[in-house]
Amino acid sequence: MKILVVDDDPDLLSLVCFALTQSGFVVVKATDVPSALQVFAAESPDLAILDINLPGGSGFDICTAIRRQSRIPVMMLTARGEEEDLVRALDLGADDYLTKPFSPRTLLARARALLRRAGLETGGSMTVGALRLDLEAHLLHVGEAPPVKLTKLESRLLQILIANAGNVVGTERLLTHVWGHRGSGDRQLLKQLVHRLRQKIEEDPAAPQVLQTAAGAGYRLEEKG
Amino acid sequence: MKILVVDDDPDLLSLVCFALTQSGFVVVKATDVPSALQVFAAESPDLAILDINLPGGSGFDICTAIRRQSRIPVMMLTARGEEEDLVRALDLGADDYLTKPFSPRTLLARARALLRRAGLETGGSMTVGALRLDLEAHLLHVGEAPPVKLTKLESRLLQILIANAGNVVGTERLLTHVWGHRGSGDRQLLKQLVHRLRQKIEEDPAAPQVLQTAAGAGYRLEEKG
DNA sequence: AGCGGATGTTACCGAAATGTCACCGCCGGG
DNA sequence: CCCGGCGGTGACATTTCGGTAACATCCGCT
Repeated sequence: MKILVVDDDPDLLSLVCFALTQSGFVVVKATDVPSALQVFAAESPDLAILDINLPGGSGFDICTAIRRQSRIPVMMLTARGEEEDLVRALDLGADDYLTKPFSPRTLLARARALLRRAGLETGGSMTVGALRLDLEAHLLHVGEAPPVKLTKLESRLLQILIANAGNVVGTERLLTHVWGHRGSGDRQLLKQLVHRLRQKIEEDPAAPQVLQTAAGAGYRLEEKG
Repeated sequence: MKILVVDDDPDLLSLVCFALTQSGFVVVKATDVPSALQVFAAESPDLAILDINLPGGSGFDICTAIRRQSRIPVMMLTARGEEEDLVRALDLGADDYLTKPFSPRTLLARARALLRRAGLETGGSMTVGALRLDLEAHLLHVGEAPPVKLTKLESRLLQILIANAGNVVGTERLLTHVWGHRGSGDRQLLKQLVHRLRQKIEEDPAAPQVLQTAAGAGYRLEEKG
């Protein structure tokens, strides 16, 4: 599930992206109107979250452009008290709006509701490169090949790795995400899980191409197509 | 198709009821929490539309009560800016929300979408491959053979499986769909129900061809004819 | 009340998932 | 050069999970 987030405030943008990524969404971002349109065309997101005040135009322009070619749900971010803005947003075809400031929890809930309403809710499936992880079925599709069956823990591990594809995810974060606050500090658990997962998804488990080790830090999922 | 509407504002209530009635729905109403629960029990509506602010309690209480015994779609009405409210509503198992003020047209569209999603707007039967499930009569037709009688729970289970034929449906989703928010987490119920259903519909219940297990995840209905 | 089917509970088995332990090899710092 | 930490690996123990059966309850109906 891919979400386009457009905002020119770097703090807000990274907060929003972090929250969405943590929840297993793939996020693509932009900070101005032209690049937003370009990213939209290139990435075909399933949902767009647009700030209204942007350099070089407004979120309305993006919304209009999106609506010309797509019916994906659009959520607008408005400053408090800008009633006319939100009326205009809804007129332009936006599906929901959020008044700043808002909590990440609220954002998540609304985003999910929008996707559900649009019938796009997958129960969760995430993609990176040629990998597609189905969180509900615990299946990993690799290109056209028959899907690989994963266990619960394996798919949780892949979930956070895919959500952070291309970046190293620290050992502690992995432990917490997969096992919760138990097992915190137990590297052995992670060692074994990584080992078992590699047996399933790596061509040559002894020379990992996908699930790579970041010595002394954690692991990283290679994000090439 | 029967819809329960709960709101203490008589103007809004009559507006909503008028719109729904015009569209061919049967509407039952209530203006406070106790009578809402009573009406719910007496009328078994297919959809509930609940205001949050009510005399004698809140829409949350109704939602919780409904979810304890049913999984019908619930739509909550929130005042603008009550972000926390709607997060809580969705947490409690509400399926959608609408921010006041809203247009009757929007309400209709959302209500229809919810009913469609719940598979309730089919006046009759669902089909996949050689299977045809009659939701009214709780009968399952397999090809030309004489129909199999199903119990209420069995047909609910088949309903969601058929609606997602070919895809794995997660254990939690099955539990929620069949038993409502109760029974959540009780895998044994599902085990037994699947077992009993297989006895009825599988050629060789020990080697299921139709209702297949997705280990560690859920079950899947084979969708070929 | 009494009946019969539907549903919920408990228990057991074998298989798969997960956790634990022991040992290997690598590498950098005394 | 040896030591100790770290990651990888395999073997084995423990736990969880799904299938099954037997039995207990519940529920609607006469």
